[in-house]
Amino acid sequence: MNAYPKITMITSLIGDPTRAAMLDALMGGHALPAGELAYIPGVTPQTASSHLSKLVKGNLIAVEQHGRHRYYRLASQEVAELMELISTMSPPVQIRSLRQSQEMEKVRHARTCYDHLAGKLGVALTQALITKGYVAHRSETEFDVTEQGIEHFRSLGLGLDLTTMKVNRRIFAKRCLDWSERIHHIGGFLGAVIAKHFFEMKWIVRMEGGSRAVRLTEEGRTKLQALYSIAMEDLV
Amino acid sequence: MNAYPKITMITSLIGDPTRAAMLDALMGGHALPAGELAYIPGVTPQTASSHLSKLVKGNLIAVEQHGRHRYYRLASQEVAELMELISTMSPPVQIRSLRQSQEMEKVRHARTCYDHLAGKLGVALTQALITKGYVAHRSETEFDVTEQGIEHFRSLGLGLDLTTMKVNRRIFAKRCLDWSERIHHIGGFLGAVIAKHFFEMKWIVRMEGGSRAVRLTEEGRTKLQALYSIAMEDLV
DNA sequence: TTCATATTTCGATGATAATTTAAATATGCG
DNA sequence: CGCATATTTAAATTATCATCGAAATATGAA
Repeated sequence: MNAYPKITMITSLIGDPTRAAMLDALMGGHALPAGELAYIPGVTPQTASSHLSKLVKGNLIAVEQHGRHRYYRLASQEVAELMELISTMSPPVQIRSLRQSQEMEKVRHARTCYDHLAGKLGVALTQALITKGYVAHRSETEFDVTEQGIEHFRSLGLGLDLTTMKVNRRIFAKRCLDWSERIHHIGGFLGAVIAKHFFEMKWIVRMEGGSRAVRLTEEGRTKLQALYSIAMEDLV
Repeated sequence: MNAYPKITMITSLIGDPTRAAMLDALMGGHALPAGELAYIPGVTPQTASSHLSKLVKGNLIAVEQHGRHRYYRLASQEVAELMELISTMSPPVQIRSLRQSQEMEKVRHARTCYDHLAGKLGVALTQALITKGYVAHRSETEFDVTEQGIEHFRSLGLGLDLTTMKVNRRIFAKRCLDWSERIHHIGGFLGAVIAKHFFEMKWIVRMEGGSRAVRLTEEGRTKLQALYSIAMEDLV
């Protein structure tokens, strides 16, 4: 039914460094106000506003107004997946300053990928869940949750609808390729629920500065060791 | 190990209309000389040369010199997949001329997608293979080839290594989402082998003008009807 | 060697789009 | 209401980059 797609619509939008930085910030999963989205790439609010309206028009992000603030978020999971895919194909940027290097280190160590955990933490957690027999590789692009896994997640109190899970014996647990580690980690619905739980339990907290980086708390460290035998050495 | 990826490298390259048209032409799977890649988007050889060198530097395409010609092709399967994915997310372009409309119609009717068949022909063929019981849905992203299917492809003389296929009972038959039909069709290794066979048998031929469109021959029509009960009405 | 073709390099031009300054709108607070 | 904050709109400036003409290089053919 459709005519030829105009792919430059999307790519030229992501192709601008300022807009790319904005989208990247929104990959953290949080909706951010226009002001913050101006500060992050280091442009004036006017410039940011211009970019944001273009991104909205191009259906890459969506707005929600709360009082005098306008909160922007990624328009869909699809957009996040596209960004992550492009990241895995993109060349690494060369590090110029110590400050930049430290920021990169944080992001690679642990971050959110739209709505689930990524970086070394995300990968280590995925590996641990496999080792413990809670999840297993299903296919090129999906994970399976095992019987033990269902029991385990129930005991954690994740609030998953276990009956639905049982019906088709399968959870939407997408394998998400990590650009920094080049290893798959758990994304999809399960990934989102796990990340949400980690935040609620205060095992991880977001780092200041509006980046995607997250920090493991003391409590989180203890729990990860106890539940999944993940030591801090695994995350270095 | 990697630092933060510079995603604007790729997206800004694809973001230019001229370069996008070049990449799209190369999605046909054929390597094309610089001259042709200037003619298709309608720019001078000088302009084309400038774009081509950028695309090479960005690892999106690769060159091969034959005499005084330089043949350009997509750098990898990955690039083709990225292009196709972006296409499914992109808005349709509005048709302005009859000429343009006819070209779009051809492309939607039958085309190559890097190395396999797409468009209505690709989708109809896939449906037929499923109906006949030769292939089956395996997962969200893959097809399975059945026992009958293995037998069928052998009888066609596709030159597939059947022993390897039997070992894991599974062929790398990727489900490729079609931007024009929004339905999956067979890609991956199997898709490439099928398309190659169709070309060799002269059931399909490439259309002139360097686009991705292909045309079904009289012979092809007869064969498709006989083998898969595909009538021309299915392709309208 | 000489000529024609394919392609690239260089330098200049021009168009597009990001950015900025200035001003407007809209919301919340006292 | 009056003022501060958050954000957008409009107009002007500037920077980037695609494009093209001119010239160079490289290969093949005569």
